[in-house]
Amino acid sequence: MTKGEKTRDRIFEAALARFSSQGFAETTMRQIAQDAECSLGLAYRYFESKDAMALALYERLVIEFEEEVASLAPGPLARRWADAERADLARLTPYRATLVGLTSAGLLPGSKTQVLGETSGPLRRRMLSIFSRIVTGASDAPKATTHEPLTTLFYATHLLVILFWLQDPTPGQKTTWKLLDFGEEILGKLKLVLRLPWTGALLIRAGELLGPLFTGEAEPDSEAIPPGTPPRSRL
Amino acid sequence: MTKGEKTRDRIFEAALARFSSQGFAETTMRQIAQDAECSLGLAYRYFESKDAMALALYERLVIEFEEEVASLAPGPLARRWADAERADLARLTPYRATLVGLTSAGLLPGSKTQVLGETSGPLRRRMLSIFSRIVTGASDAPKATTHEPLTTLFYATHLLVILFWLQDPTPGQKTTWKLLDFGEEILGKLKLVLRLPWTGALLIRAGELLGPLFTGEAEPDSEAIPPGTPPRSRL
DNA sequence: TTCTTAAATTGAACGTGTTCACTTACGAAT
DNA sequence: ATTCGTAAGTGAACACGTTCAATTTAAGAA
Repeated sequence: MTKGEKTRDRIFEAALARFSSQGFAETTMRQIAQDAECSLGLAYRYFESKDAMALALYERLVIEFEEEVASLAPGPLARRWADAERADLARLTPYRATLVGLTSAGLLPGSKTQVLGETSGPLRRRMLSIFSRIVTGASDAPKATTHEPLTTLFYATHLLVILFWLQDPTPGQKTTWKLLDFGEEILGKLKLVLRLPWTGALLIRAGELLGPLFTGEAEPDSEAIPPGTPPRSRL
Repeated sequence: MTKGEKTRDRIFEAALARFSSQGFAETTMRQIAQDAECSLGLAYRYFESKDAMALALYERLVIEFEEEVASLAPGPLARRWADAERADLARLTPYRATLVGLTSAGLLPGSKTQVLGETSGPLRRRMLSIFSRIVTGASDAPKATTHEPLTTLFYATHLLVILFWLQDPTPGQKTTWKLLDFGEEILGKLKLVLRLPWTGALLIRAGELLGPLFTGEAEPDSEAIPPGTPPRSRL
């Protein structure tokens, strides 16, 4: 561990401590530098921005999520999915205040920390493989052709769960937890519906729509198309 | 129209022009003031913050949405819903760059422009009544007991559509439009499923979960509950 | 007209995230 | 031991959103 790495850690830990004690927005880069006993500029040597610190935290948490899912007990898909989400939320809870700051930055186009941006591509693919394991490891895993779209939809849902959880104003984010229970129930019932032939096709279509956005195969937003001219699509 | 109102309008129009030509984040309050030929401080007399300007735009757009939905042709629910969303997106398109700035601010807790915050409560209730009209005006409107949860779910979906549309990197936000077509198709098919007795109960449960968050009946986030202690709920 | 009072307006100042030209520390090659 | 190059570290400076005490303008009452 070089001297630089040690300094980076010191800065990172100082940042996390401040974030969780007084929130992300309320924490100053100057405070972090002071806590880490270094100059303001040095913090920017190791972290491109304040947002990047929250992103670094998120990366660490993704790795933990990976391990948690790997050690998930086999069982029906609905339970595996809900347990994974519940475990994730439980582990994320201490960092909620910090992660809230990430969201607002993660939705800003052009930001380095943009959720669907290029920078976070590897992180997204990593998350996709995590959810893929949730599907393939289920005792009632559906036929292989639906694995990929299911994975995509699970990841999309996961983004929504996190977003909702961060916004949930109820004490202890109670509503989010109830929503997970509800989702588990629905997903269990959906199993029967999914046996029908045409539902599989729907699943695949949905996956084809969303998948490219996550894997990064989608073309970037072209400025060539003038705004104000929405496509006249009507099935 | 008093002198102040005229000044406010001048500032607002200057802001909108800058927002749509160079984006929200890239526009400076000093630029707006200069364009409106007034001092920096005066802009803050009429708009609490830069975000408030985007919010004022959003309020204006909600009113337009209201009129658009009112003049919506009667027909099946699926089509009414999809047409309403399509009309909204089409109208919002010129302001996409501006509204992107609102999102990131709208998801920041404590912000005046928070989506689920107290300030935007009247706006949310207004949106709910709009979606209520979409449901009640449908030729195949379901029984009255499901109107309220349906309205709630439609509004929740609308928030998602807007969020997705703002993030959609495909040219012309093509994916969002395809997703609306897809949603219309699903919703049409769902009509048959909704005839089943237990689905109505599910709908109502979902509405009970989400409704309070929109209408503002939910208790605010209590600091009394220490973080890190998620409820052990497991149906 | 003059006085009074509220509305309208100003711009300097603050704290923020971020940048950058600069300095210092240190290990390896000469 | 000296040199040299890279890594590590500094802090003043910038532009930004925002605040506020102060000043000017305008309109109605006397």
